[in-house]
Amino acid sequence: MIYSSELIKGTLKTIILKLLKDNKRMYGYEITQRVKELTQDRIQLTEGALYPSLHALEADGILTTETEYIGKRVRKYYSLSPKGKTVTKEKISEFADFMSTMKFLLDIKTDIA
Amino acid sequence: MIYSSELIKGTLKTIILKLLKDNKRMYGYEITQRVKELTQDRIQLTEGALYPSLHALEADGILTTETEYIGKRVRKYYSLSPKGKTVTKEKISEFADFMSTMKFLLDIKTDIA
DNA sequence: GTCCAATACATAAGAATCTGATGTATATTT
DNA sequence: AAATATACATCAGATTCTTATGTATTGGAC
Repeated sequence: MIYSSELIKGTLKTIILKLLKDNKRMYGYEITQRVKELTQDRIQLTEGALYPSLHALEADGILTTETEYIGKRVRKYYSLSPKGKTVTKEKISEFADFMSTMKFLLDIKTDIA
Repeated sequence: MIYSSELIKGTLKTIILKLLKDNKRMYGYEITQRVKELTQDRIQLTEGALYPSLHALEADGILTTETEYIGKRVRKYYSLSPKGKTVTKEKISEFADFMSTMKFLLDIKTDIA
């Protein structure tokens, strides 16, 4: 199963931040591959969504970057800033809370008929 | 806690369908109130998001409508069509699967450093 | 008996964010 | 030599949400 795209909307930044929390630094392409691998192809981040998100997080002071060259090919590593570490904790905790609310909402039976 | 709007994106239709699955028929305003109540104000659907979604689901043949008058005030009741019942099961099961993937993704530790 | 809040629908401009395509370039595998 | 993988980036168009606006009825407060 590959999830319909609308489901993934709104979770991209949380996913990025969580990966960076566990891995200190990662580059964009690596993030797409890691997510694909960890979810057994269920979540496939597109570059058109990923790169603008990374740029936005950097512009917000949540991520910092270091550019390196592997041979002649450029690689841009992203890391959490101190602010980013705080934001990450908040985001993950908010998401966990949201999931439990949704779980309740989608399991509930209120039919009295 | 009121969830940041981006989290709710993509879940609106699933929520609507689940409520209609359990309640046979509901009208728009009732849906907003029920969700607010069930989530203790954590999820507050806005009318600007809800009505267009209901219209889209109707246009897709997923919902059927009946208009009734309560006094002089109109009420539009929505119900699942046969197709809608199938779609609802799929959506809920997809969402459940997605939640378990996200749970895994956000709990995982892959830091080897 | 008047006014405010709640009920109940709807639309629309603008914002945000994603898809899918396109572009550039290097490195590796076949 | 060619195809695939790595690695970045941008952009038009689509989708979907927010916020505001609009119309109208009903119920409760004072």
